[in-house]
Amino acid sequence: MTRPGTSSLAPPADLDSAIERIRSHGGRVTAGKRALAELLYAEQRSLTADEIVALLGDHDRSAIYRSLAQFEELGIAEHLHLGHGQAVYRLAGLPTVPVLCSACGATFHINRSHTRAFVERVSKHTGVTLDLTHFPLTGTCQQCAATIR
Amino acid sequence: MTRPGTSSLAPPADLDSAIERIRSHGGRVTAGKRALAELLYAEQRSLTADEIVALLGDHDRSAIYRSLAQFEELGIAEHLHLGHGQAVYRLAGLPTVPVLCSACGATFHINRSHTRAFVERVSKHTGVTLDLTHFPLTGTCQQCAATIR
DNA sequence: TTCTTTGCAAAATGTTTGCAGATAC
DNA sequence: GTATCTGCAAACATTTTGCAAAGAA
Repeated sequence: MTRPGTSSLAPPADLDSAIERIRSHGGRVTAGKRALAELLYAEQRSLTADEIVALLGDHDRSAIYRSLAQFEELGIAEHLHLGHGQAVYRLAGLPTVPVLCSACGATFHINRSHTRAFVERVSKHTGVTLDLTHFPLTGTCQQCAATIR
Repeated sequence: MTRPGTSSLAPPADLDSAIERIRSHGGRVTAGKRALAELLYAEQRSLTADEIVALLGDHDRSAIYRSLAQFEELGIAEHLHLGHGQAVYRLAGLPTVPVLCSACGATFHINRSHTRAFVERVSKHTGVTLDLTHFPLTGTCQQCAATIR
C-alpha cells in the first residue's frame, strides 16, 4: 500500500536542501522536478494534481505523479486524500492540519497547536499515536454552519 | 459533490425503523436492500464495498452502491474514505471514530468521548465545527509504534 | 398500474505502469 | 556512458451512469 508518512527523513529546511536531497539520493534534478519543488515551496499549501498541472503548464501528469512519489520517499512532500476524487499534495511537515468543509467542499487549515492535547489524550487512553496531518479532518466551516441553520 | 453527512435525519434506532424509513420516504424495500441493511446492523462496523459484495453473495455492485447512496440520504448509513482505494460504509451515528494505522493499514475505532474537548476547542478558536466521524483519523497503533522503534 | 429498483454494460475519474527515446551526472 | 527521467499510450481500481426489464406498493 502507498502509505502516508512513509519517509523517515525530516522535511528539508528549504528549496535548496530539497534539491540537494534529490541528488544525494541518486535522483536526477530535472527541470520538471525543480519546477515542481519550487511550486510546492512557493505555495506552502495543499494542491491537487490538477492544480499542479495547471500551474506548471506544459508537464506530463504521469511524470508529475512520479516526481511527487519520489518527493514523498525523500520526505520533501506528502499527500492527503480529501475523500471523493483527488488527493492533494504539499510540502511535508507544514504546521497545519487540513480541514475539509463537508458543506461547501472548501479546504482550510487549523494550526497544529489545537490538536496537541487531543493527540495526547488519545495516546494515553488508547495507545494510538495520532498523526492528524496525513488526512484532512472533516467539519463545517463558519459560513456554512450559519447558512445551514 | 457527494458529501458525507448530507442527511439531516437522525440515525434510525434499529433495523425495523430503518426499513420503515425507506418505505416512508417513497423507497421500495427490496430483498437486496433488506439484506444490506441487515448486514450493516449485524456488523456494526465499517465494511468496504468488496466486503459487502462478498458477504451478501450474489448481488450487483452498482445496485449496492445505489442502495448505500440511498441509505446515506436517509441517514441510515455513512461512508468514509480510507485514502488510497476503497471507501468503507457503516451505520450512521456509531459512537466511535475510525482510525487508520498508517503503518499496518488496519482500521480501528476510538470512542467519541475522547474527541469532545478537541472539537470544542477548535470550534471556539476557529469557528469550525469538526465532525470526526466522516473521515478516519490517521495514526500509528500500539503494536506498530512498538515495532517501528 | 406506476414508479422504483435491478442487472448489465459502458463511462468516468484519478492514478499507475510499460516502454522507447531523451537527459542529468 | 549509464542509470534515471520524460512523454505517450494503455492499464487499473473504484465508483457512477444509461437503459431496458423486473419488482414493490
